[in-house]
Amino acid sequence: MPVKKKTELSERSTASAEDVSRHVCTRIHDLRRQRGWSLDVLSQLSGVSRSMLSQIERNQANPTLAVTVKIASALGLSVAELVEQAPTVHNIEVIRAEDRSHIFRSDENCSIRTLSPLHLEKDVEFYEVLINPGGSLRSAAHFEGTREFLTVQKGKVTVVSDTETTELNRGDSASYRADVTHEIANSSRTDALVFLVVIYQ
Amino acid sequence: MPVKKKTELSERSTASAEDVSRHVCTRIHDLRRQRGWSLDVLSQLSGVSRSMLSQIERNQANPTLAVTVKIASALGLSVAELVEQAPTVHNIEVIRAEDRSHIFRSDENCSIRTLSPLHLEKDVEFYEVLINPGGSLRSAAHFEGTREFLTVQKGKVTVVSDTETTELNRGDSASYRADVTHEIANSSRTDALVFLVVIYQ
DNA sequence: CGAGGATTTCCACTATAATGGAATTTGGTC
DNA sequence: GACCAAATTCCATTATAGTGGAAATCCTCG
Repeated sequence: MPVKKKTELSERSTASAEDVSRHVCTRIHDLRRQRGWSLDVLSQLSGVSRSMLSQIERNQANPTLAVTVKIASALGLSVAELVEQAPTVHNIEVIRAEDRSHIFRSDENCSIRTLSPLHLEKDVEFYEVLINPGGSLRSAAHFEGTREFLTVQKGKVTVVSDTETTELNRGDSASYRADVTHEIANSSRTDALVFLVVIYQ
Repeated sequence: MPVKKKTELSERSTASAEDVSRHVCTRIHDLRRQRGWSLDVLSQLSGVSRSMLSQIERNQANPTLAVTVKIASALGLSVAELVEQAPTVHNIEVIRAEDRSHIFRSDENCSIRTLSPLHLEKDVEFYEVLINPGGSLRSAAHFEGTREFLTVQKGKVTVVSDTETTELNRGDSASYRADVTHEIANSSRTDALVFLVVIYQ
């Protein structure tokens, strides 16, 4: 097997490898912030120290594979999903149906995926919400002036905003104040699939 | 956000994280051996030292993410593909069409994928071979007694075994001695797709 | 079986990942 | 602006990832 000169190769691949590594570490920061977690929360969920996480996120340290696995796991992702690069900015940004790295929150009866690029400090977010039969998504009041828009793609849901309630069937849409306690409940026997837009301010 | 007790969590996720990490490292060993590379070759291709590679493959060290990227890159894989676990043994083992982690060898005119589980020390291997127009797969003599069986799924190929030559069209199959120099050449204008079984001894 | 080359492992050393706790910064409230 | 609590960063220390070269092991061939 012909092998190229060591210096060339190691220099080239070193630079590239570090770029990938750096990108992953920055991504950890974004994913943590997106979930609204402090370093301390991620530390406790992952078993990696606050300080190490801080250094990793600022690209002052290069996590071992084991630590990378711990962090990915705490974020609810496989390493593959964490490392899969959504790299340079494109005209068109695609999120594949099977891409789980955009899962925002997930529990036994409700799973939320961001469909808008997850750059923070934006005043609008687009989500896909999947709710099991009987499940619901309860939210405390968001910032003053926040509104939510939703459309029901599958199943039947009950929306509550403060003291008002309405029933939505497949194809129905609604918008409501989200700066009060509000809830989206699946009132059907099947899974409910809802697309949700949140607008802040 | 409710957070479980630190000790429980870190213990559980530590064990699991190390399992994943260990599995990846063992996999590096398998993939290297499968390509017939020595530690030195992989070292030069990746820019990671022989010693480190040796330790990693024997699970005596835990590579950093940057080093993992270097190794994956040298093996022609993305980190995602390297880490994607083909874990515990199942009754049915599946290799998806798009799974590039089973690529055995690839150059500008020929790409070889293993279709049999890549446990070494077996006496039979199953490959998918894709040859560009005008390309060919030349092989030196294998072990005494080795034979190859192939079937042409697409295109037209010329098979040479030592001094004999034959022309195969789509749907044709052939078997021939592989313990002499032999060659599979694409003699058509389109890509040729060949399935190949190699039997040692 | 012994010699010689290739491959792998061992060893001493250096660089840095990882930790815990203290110091600093940040953000919100009076 | 001063104060407080939460979050993040800094710092000293320990554990270990990573390196180069020497020793050991493995093959192959006469």
